[in-house]
Amino acid sequence: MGVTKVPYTPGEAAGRIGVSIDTIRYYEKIGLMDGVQRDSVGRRVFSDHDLSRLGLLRCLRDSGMPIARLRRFAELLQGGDDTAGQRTALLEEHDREIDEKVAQLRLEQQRVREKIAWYRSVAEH
Amino acid sequence: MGVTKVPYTPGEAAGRIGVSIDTIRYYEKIGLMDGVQRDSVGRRVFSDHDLSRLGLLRCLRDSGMPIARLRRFAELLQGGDDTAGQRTALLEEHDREIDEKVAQLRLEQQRVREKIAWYRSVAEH
DNA sequence: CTGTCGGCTGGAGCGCGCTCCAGGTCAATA
DNA sequence: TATTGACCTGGAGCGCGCTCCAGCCGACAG
Repeated sequence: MGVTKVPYTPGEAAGRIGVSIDTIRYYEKIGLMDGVQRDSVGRRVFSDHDLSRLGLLRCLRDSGMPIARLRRFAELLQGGDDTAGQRTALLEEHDREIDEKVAQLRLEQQRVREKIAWYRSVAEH
Repeated sequence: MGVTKVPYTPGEAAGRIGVSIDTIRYYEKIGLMDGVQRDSVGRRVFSDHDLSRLGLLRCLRDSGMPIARLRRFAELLQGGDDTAGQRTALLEEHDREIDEKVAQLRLEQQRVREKIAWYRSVAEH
């Protein structure tokens, strides 16, 4: 059975999620990561829960959600169980936005491929 | 048979491609749109060729190509027929990058959907 | 003849999302 | 004991891709 290491240092957290410590601090500053514990000398101590929260935020960010929206989502997370519906709604909308972005990229890709094909047809005289 | 209107004012060009005039001027400034003609009092006159060039640049930009790379492409366009191979190669690489971006977005979307499913499963007790 | 409009230039400014820095505290190591 | 290293804070700075601005010009409408 795997041992679950509960607390993580900022460096470990950053390494596991794949962000810089500066980014973590920035996220805390702007209210995306409220409630992270501190040790006796003021250093952050990340729980597994904090890590998965950070990971989800990063995933949303990486898939194009702007910080303002991320803040809204983080607020809902703080807001307890009765915000679950709103959290779901927000994620569903993001899901649709990803679909749209992919569709748009595919259209643009289509055009790029047409241009490639055209260059090829010109090349072969 | 459709009449092809050859010259376009900056405003028309902007409207057709869906960018602002400022963006057009910016693109010219940084070397993406060399060779656009001017009328007797210095106003830009866009040909159909200019328009399609601008449209392609925008398409590349919208699909995530950074300005530096766009500059490289624009250079190749200026470089005449013997750069066709390099242009094709550049577009092919961009095509692959779009594939990668889409794949990445789909992974992130997967995770978002798992989270939605999780919220749902919690909601129904 | 006088607006108003669309365009021109060079250069400043902006919004986003970090990223870096100075100056400090503590713990463990040589 | 001295040094190193990880972390802390507040705040400045940055890279990207535009976007806006002041001040100007020339054409055309009323």
